[in-house]
Amino acid sequence: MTDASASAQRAASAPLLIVGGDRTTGPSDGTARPDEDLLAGLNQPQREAVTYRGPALLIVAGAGSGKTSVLTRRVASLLRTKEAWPSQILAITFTNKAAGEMRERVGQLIGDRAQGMWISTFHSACVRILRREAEQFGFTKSFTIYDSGDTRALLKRIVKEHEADAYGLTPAAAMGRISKLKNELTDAEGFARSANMSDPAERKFVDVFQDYQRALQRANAFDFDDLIGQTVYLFRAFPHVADVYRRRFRHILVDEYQDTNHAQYALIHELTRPVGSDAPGFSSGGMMIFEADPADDPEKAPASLTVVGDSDQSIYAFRGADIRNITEFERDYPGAKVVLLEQNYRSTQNILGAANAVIGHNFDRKDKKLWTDVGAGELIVGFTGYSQHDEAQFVADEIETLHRGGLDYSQVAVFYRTNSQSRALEEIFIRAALPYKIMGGTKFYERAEIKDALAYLIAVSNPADEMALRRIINRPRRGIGDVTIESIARYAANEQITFRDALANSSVLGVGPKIQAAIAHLDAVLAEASELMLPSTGELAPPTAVADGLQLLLGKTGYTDALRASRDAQDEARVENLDELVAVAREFARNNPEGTVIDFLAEVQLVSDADDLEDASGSVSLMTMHTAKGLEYDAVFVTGVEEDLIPHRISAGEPGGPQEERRLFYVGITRARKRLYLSLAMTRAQFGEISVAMPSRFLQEIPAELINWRQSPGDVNSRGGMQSRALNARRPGGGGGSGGPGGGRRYGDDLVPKSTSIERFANRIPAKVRDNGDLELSAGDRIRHDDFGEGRVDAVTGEGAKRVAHVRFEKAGPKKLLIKIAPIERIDTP
DNA sequence: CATTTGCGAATTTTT
DNA sequence: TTCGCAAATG
Repeated sequence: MTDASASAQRAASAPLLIVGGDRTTGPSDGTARPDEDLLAGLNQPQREAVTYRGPALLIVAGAGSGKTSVLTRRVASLLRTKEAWPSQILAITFTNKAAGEMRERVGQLIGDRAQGMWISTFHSACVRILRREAEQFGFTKSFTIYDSGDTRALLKRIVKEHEADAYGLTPAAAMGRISKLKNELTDAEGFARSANMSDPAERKFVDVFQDYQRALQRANAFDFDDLIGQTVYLFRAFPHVADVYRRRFRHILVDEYQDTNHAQYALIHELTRPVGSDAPGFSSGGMMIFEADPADDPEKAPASLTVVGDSDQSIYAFRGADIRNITEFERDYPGAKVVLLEQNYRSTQNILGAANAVIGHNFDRKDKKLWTDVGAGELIVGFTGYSQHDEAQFVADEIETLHRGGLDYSQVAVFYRTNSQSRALEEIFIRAALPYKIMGGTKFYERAEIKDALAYLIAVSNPADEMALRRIINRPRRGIGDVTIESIARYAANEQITFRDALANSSVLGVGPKIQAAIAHLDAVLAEASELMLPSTGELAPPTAVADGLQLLLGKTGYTDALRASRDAQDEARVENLDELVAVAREFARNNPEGTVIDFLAEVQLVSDADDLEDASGSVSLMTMHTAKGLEYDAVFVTGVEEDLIPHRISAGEPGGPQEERRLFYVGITRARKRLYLSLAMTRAQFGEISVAMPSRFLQEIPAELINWRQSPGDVNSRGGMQSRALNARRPGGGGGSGGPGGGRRYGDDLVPKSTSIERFANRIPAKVRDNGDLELSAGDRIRHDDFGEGRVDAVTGEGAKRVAHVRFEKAGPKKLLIKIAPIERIDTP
């Protein structure tokens, strides 16, 4: 094996492919490459992306261009040819799901040898590194990770202490600014130096930032951003530590490179320096010092770097992703090879045509056109609902039709811009008995009871973490309120001991006997759990320790009992969730016999979504367009294609906002393999208010001939145009479209040629909206609605343009209608 | 200290 | 509509 090892070392820096013998597959007649089978079915650029060897490679991978396949085969090829050991490979993905998928696919290609690679997210990789090196800079191995909820809670307290609210500094605002700064690798001290200290608000912010950072340090905790930022700091401050990893990782691959922020970029940059090089800014001279000639010494050559990305799919600028990381890759890595993957293997030409047209409206982008050879396929279907429920009904009906046509529910997805839009869809789906699953909604690990349970585990594993203790000290209710908590905190501060140790000395706090007993009991349970999970005797905790300890904590503290005793229906579900968590812990023990509480917590805190693990088999998937990235479905519904939603209203103010929204829409439509539906509603209820919605500008950017409007915005807006789907499901259109070419004509059946409906809407947003502004309705009036038939007005609420009639229809039941634009007329008044 | 009530505010995307 | 917070009450 030593010769193979040497060959791997050599190959890592060699520009040419070294063809080695392979005992497992293929003939060894000297002509066949050992990785030939890995290239099967790949096009030329894809092959190049798999086989190119050199210091830096950028794969520009358009949507659906087989990116994952190329990436996994590249890794497999490195291993198969023995150019690298698994342990020399670091592959970074954006999500845990992507990491798992990649691991599995590499495993399929080359089998067990895939073990030992680091395939993980930025965050998990950094946790692994930090865990090993924590002692280098004032943390311990048992540090905990603060997610955004924890961060918010901590900042809330600090902001309050500083009364920074008075300066307009809310916890949310502080959180956003701190995160941004950390993503730019600016720490509290660095910011303080450059801040304008004559501004009192700025001074407050500096105080909050510094306090926050001190609190993290005291709690032996890292927030999400610190995981990356502190690793970079570690590498820069301790070059010998960095060298360990530079030596180890000879091949670094980064997926979704367009979504990396500056800190992540810097991390990769640190890892791809030549071994033994000092970091600029930390070496005394401040100069970059390279080895005389790294090529002389392959051991010290920088790792080879492969990044994959598509700037058109950059949708995370709002949280610091810097698109320049990919656009300027060639400048950052001179001599980098660039491979373009433009052939799309996913969608039909019609879908791609729409996608290309939309994204083409973004200026300052490298022109790139996806193409396919699978043919035009079906037209995109457009639909405009009268309300969001109407829209949802259309989606449900259409999914049923697809399903009857033989399409599995799991091959259908419904996308929306904001999570709140899922509600209307859910309501209709439940009524239609459509199996569905919401992806990435309220996350399992963000539920209160789960966070409580984890806080108990943290209280045991990281006694320095005061936040966790504060969280659980009165859950379940023990009669320990703010007053008591603060007196414990004060005592701990005075005595220079931790909050946890203060609990053990509750007798000196001078609180009532009942409360003191409660504190003592909690302390005892924590100590017992601690002994179980982290034995002080030095022997190893049994694999079942985590699950057992969790059960012990939840049982003996009375947590579960309190939930059971509650008559709140939700609390039953909470108990089930906790059982689920215990099951997760048992599963963890099976997979990691040596795993400790700390390992368990790290795993759990970095998995954002329990849904990641389950597949949505047999169900329609509902998710935001952000969540949709990287997925694909035979049929895709993009809903709520309205101004102020996509592009979202808030984006209008942000620089580059509208363009990012366009990319988001692009991501949404490029998920579709065969059928794409774009739908919108004319009215949308938001927090109890009904408002008028306008079609999104993005609709106009799609060539009209690509869309078959079942019901265009014109149909709904024009008087008498809105035909009921319930009465005539297949009618392609009704009345005239706002004076357009087809205006005024009526068609009664399916014989309407497609061109007519295009002509009628022609992707022009109708200038005129139906207006019943002058229609006065009062309780008792009888009205007729184009869709719902006849009914009686129960009440009228609201004012002006937002007057709403509450109508009880004979057939359709009670409805709320926006009088100004509803297709209604009065037929009788009492 | 806990619970209830009422009020006001705020609603994007997430590793 | 729903959530969080403050004040009032038990």
